[in-house]
Amino acid sequence: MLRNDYEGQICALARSLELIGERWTLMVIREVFLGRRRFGEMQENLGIARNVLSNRLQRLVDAGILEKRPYSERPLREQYYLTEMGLDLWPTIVTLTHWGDKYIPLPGGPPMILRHRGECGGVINDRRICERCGAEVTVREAIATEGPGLKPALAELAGAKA
Amino acid sequence: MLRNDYEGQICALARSLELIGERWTLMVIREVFLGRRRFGEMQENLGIARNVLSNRLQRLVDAGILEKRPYSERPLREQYYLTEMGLDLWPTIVTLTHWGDKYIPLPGGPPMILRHRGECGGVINDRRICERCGAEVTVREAIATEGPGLKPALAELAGAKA
DNA sequence: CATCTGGGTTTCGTGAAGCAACCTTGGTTG
DNA sequence: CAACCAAGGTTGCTTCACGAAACCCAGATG
Repeated sequence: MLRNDYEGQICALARSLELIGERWTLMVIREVFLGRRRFGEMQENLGIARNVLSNRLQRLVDAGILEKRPYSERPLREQYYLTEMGLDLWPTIVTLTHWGDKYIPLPGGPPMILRHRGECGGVINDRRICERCGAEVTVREAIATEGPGLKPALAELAGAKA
Repeated sequence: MLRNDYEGQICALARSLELIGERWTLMVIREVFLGRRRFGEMQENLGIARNVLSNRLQRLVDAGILEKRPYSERPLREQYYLTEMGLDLWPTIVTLTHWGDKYIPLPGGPPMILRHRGECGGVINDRRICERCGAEVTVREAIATEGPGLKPALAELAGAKA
């Protein structure tokens, strides 16, 4: 059998990757962080195969990372929410995103910048500390804002399609 | 073609995952962090198929995350080292490891604990800050030490084999 | 000269990813 | 009340990557 586990490894990294290390899984979690909670929405945004998305969502719900709640009975319509366990993946996503922006940069700069929500609005660094006020920022205190690299990247994407 | 890329995504997370998101890749990088630099060593430790390990190492070298240097000419023997780009993945590994220890704990506690190297010896938290002296710790100032969960986990592993 | 060691590559079977088509439940429209 | 639409999947098929084992090659070792 082809496995998604790392048998014989004791390290916590291996145990983490057994849950979120599969292709697409972290991207799906990012979608939920960005507020895209519906199946079709995620599918369209990611360009993921529907059966694979279905599989990933199911695994994430089983693992306790996502939770499925209806936003409408009759017709039954479901949405996926992050549990505490899922919200706690935010640091991982922040760190990886910073790494990507540093070493695989877009020509125009980062497409997204995390900021301290509300009054402060300071930039959040890869230790999740606000560069302006020094606060240790949590998920709920952060907000994703558009960075300088987004528009150029979108333009190029549109150009490549034509 | 089956891809390891996430076409059409602009986010840095996607770009990061294109480099280190494949199965085994992060585990290989962890091996190098732990000082296991030789092909056979990693292969044995991870229980990864040799062709897959070969593929991952090659990709990581191509991406600029690892560097291959001989530690002996005649006979030619190679070792893999982390570049700056590779060393900068340390925050990601730290964060994911903390997450795993929190949400998928071993009965005896974490098998490994990161500490501030040298005099201080304080525990490093998931913001890479030393809990004793408050320093912002970098890779080179950190050291992996045995945690309380290692021995029980090893014992159980040996028991499961018998 | 046979064997061993390190560091791979080759071959081959199985299973996951990708894609398209289909299904189900319940609106909505003419 | 028939036809159609939308959301949220599932099914079937093809292709490709993973896993295991065998093989290869250069140089050391007995």
